[in-house]
Amino acid sequence: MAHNVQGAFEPRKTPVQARSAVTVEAIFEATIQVLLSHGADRLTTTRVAERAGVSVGTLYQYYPNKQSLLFAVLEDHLGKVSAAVEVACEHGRHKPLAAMVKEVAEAFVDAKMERTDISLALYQIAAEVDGPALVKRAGERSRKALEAMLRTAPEAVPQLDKFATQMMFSAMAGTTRSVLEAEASPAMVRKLREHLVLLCQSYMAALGKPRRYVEHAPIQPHAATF
Amino acid sequence: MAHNVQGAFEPRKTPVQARSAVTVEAIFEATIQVLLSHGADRLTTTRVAERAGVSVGTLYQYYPNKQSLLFAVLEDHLGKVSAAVEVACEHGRHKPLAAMVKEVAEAFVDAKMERTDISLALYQIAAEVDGPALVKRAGERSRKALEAMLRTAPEAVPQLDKFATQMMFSAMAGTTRSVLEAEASPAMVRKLREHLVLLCQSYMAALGKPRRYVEHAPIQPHAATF
DNA sequence: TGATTGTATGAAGCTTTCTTCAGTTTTGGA
DNA sequence: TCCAAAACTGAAGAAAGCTTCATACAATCA
Repeated sequence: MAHNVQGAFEPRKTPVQARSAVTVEAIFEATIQVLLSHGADRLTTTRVAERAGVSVGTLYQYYPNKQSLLFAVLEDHLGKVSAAVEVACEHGRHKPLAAMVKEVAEAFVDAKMERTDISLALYQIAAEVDGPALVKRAGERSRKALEAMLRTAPEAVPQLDKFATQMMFSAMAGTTRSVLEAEASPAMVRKLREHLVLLCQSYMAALGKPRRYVEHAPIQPHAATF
Repeated sequence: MAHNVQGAFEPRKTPVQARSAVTVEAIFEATIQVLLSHGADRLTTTRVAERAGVSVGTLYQYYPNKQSLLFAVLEDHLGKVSAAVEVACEHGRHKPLAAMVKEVAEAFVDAKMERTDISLALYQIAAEVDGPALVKRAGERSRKALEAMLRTAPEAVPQLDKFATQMMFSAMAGTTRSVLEAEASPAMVRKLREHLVLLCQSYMAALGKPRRYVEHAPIQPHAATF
């Protein structure tokens, strides 16, 4: 049969003929476009179908419900980015620390910027149901690759642990998002690449040092809650 | 009259008596709770009212529509965080660069962690209609304060500009979010504070150096798109 | 106390959206 | 050419949510 074992999120039917593959692709793209032009809360299955040039019924032939549609788009994107990071991490093994970091940071930015429309559209649904879970899983995947790579560095990084790599990865994600949401010009993106490399490199270097960076500054009593 | 000039988002009516002030507060809190327990897409005005212990009608007496409710909660939180950053920036002026950065980074984390429930709940609506605009404005407010403070540093930071401060701020936001979404334990939060200071300090220090950090690493040909 | 203004109620109208399914069209192999 | 499987259609059922408003209760003050 053409049915998958469906966890209520898997595609209902797998395309067999060529035309349906085209249809599925069209629905996929339409989802992103509707997300961008109308926003997540005004994305309806009918609108997506309309934009894709098919009827709603067709959409439901491949996606059991609206959620699964968004789920699929998000999963696809996260998968691609994670893969890019993993490849970069593989590629960076055993190089000098600075080179490693450069490799990964640039790969990350490039992966995110390849389809800025998709990246931007997905921020909207990353916070919705099941979004956070997916994002978390993808982040963990990248984080592991990152940590594994960093452990092969010739330089010793005593404070390198799960938390530190998490830190670095979330800094990459955060800064990239910020630039994306500012409607980044190509010049901006270039600058992001540079500065992100700098940021991560200097953080790693700082972790390499035995103790904290600056403690000699006068300790300030400061309001803990405000 | 008790009506504001309403841009369709401002509260409809301003509480006069004490009991209505209580009501408004209850609705406000209920919004956050529903957001956390049911998610943004299953947040309904009826549910919020129910949780607040009032009727829907009452809710609509103070908020012209559902949007304005979410808007208000988001705006309040962003305002508090921005204010905390501004205070820290004021407080940090003319201190050594490292001390400044420490001041601000810690203030940011503290502000975000004061009500983790609110911070977490709001990530869901920050991506919805008008959310990004609000977030952007708040971010810009913090960024300006940050840049102004940094310009009073005794150390020269040649590369300090709008972009660099943006970079630093989004790194703060990104890492903090990551920790929040990982259901941070107090220990984690402490570590975040430490590492965020480290991250920002080392970035600033790196910006202070005349040229890029490490260029002597062999230049890798690397796939630009994957 | 009586009048006025403030506050609360919640059933019901209206709209929007999701999803189905009976029927039609298209495809590709026999 | 013919037909079974694959794709597609879109009207309509069903559910859910937003918002209003006529009504009722509460507070304040002359």
